[in-house]
Amino acid sequence: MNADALRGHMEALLLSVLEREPLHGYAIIEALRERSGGALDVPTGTVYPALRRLESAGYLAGEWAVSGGRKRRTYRLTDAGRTALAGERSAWKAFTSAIGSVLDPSR
Amino acid sequence: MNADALRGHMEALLLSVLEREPLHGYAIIEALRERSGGALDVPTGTVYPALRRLESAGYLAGEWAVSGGRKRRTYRLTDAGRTALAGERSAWKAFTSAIGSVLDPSR
DNA sequence: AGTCTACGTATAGACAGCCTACATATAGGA
DNA sequence: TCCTATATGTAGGCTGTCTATACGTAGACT
Repeated sequence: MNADALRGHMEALLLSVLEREPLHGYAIIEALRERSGGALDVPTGTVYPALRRLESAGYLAGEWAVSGGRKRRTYRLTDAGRTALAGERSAWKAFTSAIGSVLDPSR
Repeated sequence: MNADALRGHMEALLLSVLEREPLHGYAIIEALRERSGGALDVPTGTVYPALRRLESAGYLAGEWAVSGGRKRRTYRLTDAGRTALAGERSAWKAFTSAIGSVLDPSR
């Protein structure tokens, strides 16, 4: 997976993976890897800053917890985050449609 | 169309639009706009450097021509460019599949 | 003649997000 | 003790896209 290709889609991925249930950063990385069948292996240096950005934007709410002696920062989707996710999904459709219409070899 | 989203896909777009016939930069921009139904309106500051990159990589061959008193640099796809385009197409499929599998709300 | 728009190529510098590499720390098994 | 998995985070680099600008021709309109 080309690194540049992810640009601008990371936020949609994070919001989407948090739609079902709140997760902490490490679990989010695993969820992305599992859901994509191993194609998405996102480094921590990408995820943690992105989560902070989304929190600052009001799309996520983070909270510290302790589980088995380890500190975790668990993020949940806010209402604004849900709205943003819907927007990201339609943007994704428009994006793939636009690129696809050019890349399609049949035309 | 978010600018960051284009990152890493520009080269595929350029190669694809040149698959049928050689075109010059200005015509490429128009072709992208038309093929995408207006969704892709790429500025010259993006296209011209990208064309030079692809030429340097050996995927395009550029040639100066004069038409109606105007200088044009026409680019055609090389054999290596065709191979690269095929690779870009399969990369695009893998990319949309990976992102789609995460973004799909049904899972 | 002067102005405007479309055509056509190109560069400089700003911007931003993803990356690598590193730092820190606990738990548990070999 | 050492290694791996778990867990969060930052600093700095990289690079491709963008905005803004520059240059120039052709043709239409006033």
